[in-house]
Amino acid sequence: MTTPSPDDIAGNALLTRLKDDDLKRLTPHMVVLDLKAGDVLQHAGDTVTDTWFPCGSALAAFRIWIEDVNKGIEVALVGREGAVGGIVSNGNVPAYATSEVRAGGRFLRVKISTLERAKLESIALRHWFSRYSDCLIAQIFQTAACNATHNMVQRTAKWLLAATARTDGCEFEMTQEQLAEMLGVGRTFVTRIVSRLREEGLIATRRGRFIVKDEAALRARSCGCATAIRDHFDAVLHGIYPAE
Amino acid sequence: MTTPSPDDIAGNALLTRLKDDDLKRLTPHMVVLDLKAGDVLQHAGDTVTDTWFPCGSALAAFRIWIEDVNKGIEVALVGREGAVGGIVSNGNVPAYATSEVRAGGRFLRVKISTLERAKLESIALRHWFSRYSDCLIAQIFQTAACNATHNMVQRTAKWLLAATARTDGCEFEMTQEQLAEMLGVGRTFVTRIVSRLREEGLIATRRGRFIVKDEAALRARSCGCATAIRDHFDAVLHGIYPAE
DNA sequence: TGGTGTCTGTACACTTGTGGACAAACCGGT
DNA sequence: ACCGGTTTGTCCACAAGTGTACAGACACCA
Repeated sequence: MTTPSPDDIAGNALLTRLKDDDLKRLTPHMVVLDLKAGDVLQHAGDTVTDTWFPCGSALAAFRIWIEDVNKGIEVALVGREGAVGGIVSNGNVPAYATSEVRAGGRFLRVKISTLERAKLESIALRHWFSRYSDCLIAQIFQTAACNATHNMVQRTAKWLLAATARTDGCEFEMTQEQLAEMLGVGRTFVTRIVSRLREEGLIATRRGRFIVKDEAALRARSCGCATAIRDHFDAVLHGIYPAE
Repeated sequence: MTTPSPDDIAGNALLTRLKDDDLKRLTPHMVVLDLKAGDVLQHAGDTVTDTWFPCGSALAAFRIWIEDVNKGIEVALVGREGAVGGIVSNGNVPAYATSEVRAGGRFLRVKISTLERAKLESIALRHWFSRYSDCLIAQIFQTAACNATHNMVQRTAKWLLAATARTDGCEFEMTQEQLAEMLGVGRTFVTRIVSRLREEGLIATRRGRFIVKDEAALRARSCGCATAIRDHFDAVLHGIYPAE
């Protein structure tokens, strides 16, 4: 039940946006958690009661479970630019998506009731959170359209870009099997795509690990979706989207 | 600049949720519009200043423009169960999606500033709108995952179900060309799928028109996504989703 | 009634993605 | 250095979706 340090707060760009007096409405009620990849923040169907802020290179993901194929498709990534939990609904409803940790690290957790009280008291706080929720919905909009149009090479490249943008460095843990499930395609097909990207020198791989070697070329190989999302973040929350 | 009649209000299920005193905060500022299919409510990039409530069998859609293929993919349908414009963001940001009229009919328009003032004054109003925005995001979540996993027969069936659910009767205007663009696939492929559904007796078609003949069978042919979305509406906004 | 433009149907050659089977490579533990 | 489980690579037959070209059908208008 430790209170977050100034460094923890600085690790999340949305919190960093807040003025000190708004921050003081939240930080005394925050819990610091160190979570690892695969930990579940909230299960679909559970009532939403908390909000989590990923710090540093911690990374969360929303997944939608598709019954008939027994796969959980990843629909959005949330890193240090944002937060997870009740962002749109303000809580007290069943979570539609499962949110889980994709890259382990530090998370700050606060009760939605605390956040809601703070939003009622502060226009600025309300302002930033509603702007962030607009960016979150933009990301999901774009993903929905992207999934309907772009091929797997483009979408794989896009996923790698989105993931590296939100972590420090250009390397992260992930098996091809996991990546395939995120994207909703067969593992062998992902292997074929990854081999191709590696042959082209855009990425390198180790067992259970990806390394982005040439981010510009990877962006050229991907669809414009990652860039479109980043541009909306810039328009609405100038400078919040992590550099790549 | 006519004020909406009680019948107009009754035509939208979200407004019908509101108590009289909450409704009175909005109706005096509402504009009644009769729009036709293809009319644009807001262009992507324009600042969001208004909210529209579809009435009766009027139907709006969010579309995301994908540059590299020159197609506008449809990401969500909004009928009399909801509203379009600043639902999530509370306005004053550039719209990420274009919203346009898919089935002509009556719309009620109100300034976001009016809606925001009313939300500050009334807990109940805030409650219903944040619950509705949760349902809207659920719909987009599901669409994103659906587009990544389900085949075109299933998605076409799902689209037909979602459209008929929100209109009176089981018939609506739409060319196969338009449907193909909504879904982001080639026209000839849609024709093949439509022919199949027709041979199976699930639908009938006329030039520029679809008629659902056997809704239960169409649901069986579609993926579970339409049903999953409806269930979330029921859980969060009990009874708001239109009957089929 | 015939003409016109839009909408729909069909054929075809091609690319993308699927799913199972199995071999090879990796890496941590002892 | 070897073992064993996980991860990755490759092959293959098949299904799904693409895009062009062109023919036919429909609705409307004159």
